[in-house]
Amino acid sequence: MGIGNVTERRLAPPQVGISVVILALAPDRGEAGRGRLWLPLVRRVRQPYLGMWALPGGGLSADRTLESSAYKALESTTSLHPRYLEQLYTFGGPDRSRGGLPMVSIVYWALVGQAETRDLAEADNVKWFPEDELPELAFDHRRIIDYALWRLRNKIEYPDVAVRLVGETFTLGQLHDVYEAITGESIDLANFRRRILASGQLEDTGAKQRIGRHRPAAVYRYVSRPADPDDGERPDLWNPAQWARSDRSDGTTRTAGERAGNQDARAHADALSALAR
Amino acid sequence: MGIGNVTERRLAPPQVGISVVILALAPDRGEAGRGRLWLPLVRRVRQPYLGMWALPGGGLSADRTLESSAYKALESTTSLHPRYLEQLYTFGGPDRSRGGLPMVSIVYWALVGQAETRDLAEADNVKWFPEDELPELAFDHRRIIDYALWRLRNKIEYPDVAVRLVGETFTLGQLHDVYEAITGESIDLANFRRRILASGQLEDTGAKQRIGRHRPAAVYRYVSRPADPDDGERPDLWNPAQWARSDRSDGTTRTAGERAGNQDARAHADALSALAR
DNA sequence: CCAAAAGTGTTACCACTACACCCATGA
DNA sequence: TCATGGGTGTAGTGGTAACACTTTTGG
Repeated sequence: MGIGNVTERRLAPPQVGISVVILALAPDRGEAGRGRLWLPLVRRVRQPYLGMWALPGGGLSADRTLESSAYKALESTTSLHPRYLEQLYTFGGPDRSRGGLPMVSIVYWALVGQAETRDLAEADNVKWFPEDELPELAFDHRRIIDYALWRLRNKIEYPDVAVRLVGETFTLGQLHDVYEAITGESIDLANFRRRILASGQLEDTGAKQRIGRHRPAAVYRYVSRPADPDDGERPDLWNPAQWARSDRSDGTTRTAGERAGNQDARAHADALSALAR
Repeated sequence: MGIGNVTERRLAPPQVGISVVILALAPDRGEAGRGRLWLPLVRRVRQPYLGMWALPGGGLSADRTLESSAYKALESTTSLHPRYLEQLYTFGGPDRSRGGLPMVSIVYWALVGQAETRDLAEADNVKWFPEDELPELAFDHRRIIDYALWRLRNKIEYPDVAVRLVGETFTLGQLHDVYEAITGESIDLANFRRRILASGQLEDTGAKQRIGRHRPAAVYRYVSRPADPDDGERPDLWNPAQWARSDRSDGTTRTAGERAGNQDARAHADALSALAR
């Protein structure tokens, strides 16, 4: 691709790997503690950083997409099958290079539901850690995790993200707990319920679930496609036709928040300005 | 790029490059045509795709950050100095690999103001193209550009992005035109004015500028830091301390838009689901 | 005075917050 | 019956869209 446009270049090829930050909620919901976020780490069996904990990862292969490379790396190191996997950022730079070789990590982040959590066979070299009690980490993986958590907290506004952290089905109370766990704020349950239902992304399964000894709650399921015929396809990174100018066919109006900007956008912009003169 | 034979393919490191999508407004504002977006391309001087147009790009070096590699690649191919540079996405996958080698492109996108536009010495092998009249492009650069444009249109809600496309100083009318050019929608000027001023990101320079033969307009400047002492530092990708949970110290409440999610988040999520089962 | 862009005021609407309230259930 | 979480109603608030309106300039 862009390589070869520049005549002067004759550099040693960089080392490239894929790493994944997997996030999940603590398995239990209940009295004990509000759910914390946990993530699995693997112990390094090679130099450098031998014996230290690191993000699961792997290499690229020519016949896979980056996503499926990430997926496979995850599977082969932890047996987990995330339902949400998104490219987070690509890290590089002088502080990462070893022996004059640029070291590049393409980092994905993944969310797994509580049910899938069991898939992870904890072993000597794979272990869950709570987000706020991480061991010392290899490379700059600590920084990467912090960034992933920050992204999660700034992205939690989108219903689909939170939904991946609970199971396939869930009550609004459970989902509410997830939101509170992630944002760290307390959220009015009544308003939360209305908002989330109004988004049209949830579907009542008809089932009821009794959590404690109280009134049973309705069980919902996430539906990505609300029964809303007139809003166009959402863009798909692999389907360029969908990136065409859309004109908001869903008829919604833009609100202040959309315009004011989320931290996400700012972080990158500011990061640049701090650096590129 | 027929590097590597079949046997070494498995172990051969992937080829990694950096490419940049640079966006700018057409130099003229006036009656003629509403500003369109233009971008510079460079003509390839090597196989493959020899003679075709491609995104400016270059390689990585071990002693630079990815951003500064992008910045430098841009400078050396086009002499442009963008004031906005942000990592867009990293592309890879089987459709990109050549000769069994994974080919990865870390793509940045950049915005340059109309003033800086002159820095680009148009030559045989560097040329501006309007966004909607692109030539046939090398590799999958067309797709990348489409993605960058889509990102731009979905990020234009943030005042800082639009501001990079006009000059250092500008009238509200000019800024308004930029918004309309990018979104393709017509925006009520009166409301636009109020919103943008209310954001606190603009500062009246005191100067007046007469565009046509009409009433002169106030000239504004973008200020990233509103005189607003109690809202914390914005996160900086290179300063992990700032990723800490922030609790919205600026006292604003979240609005529907922030919660409902922008297309940005959806695109990635949907892309994944379309792929990773 | 006219045309055209700059800039202001006014109203109606709608999403959201806060909080009071009712419902269903097991003990 | 009580306690507890599930679930609903409703008044008030604040941001914004729509659009009418005033101001300033050159011709």
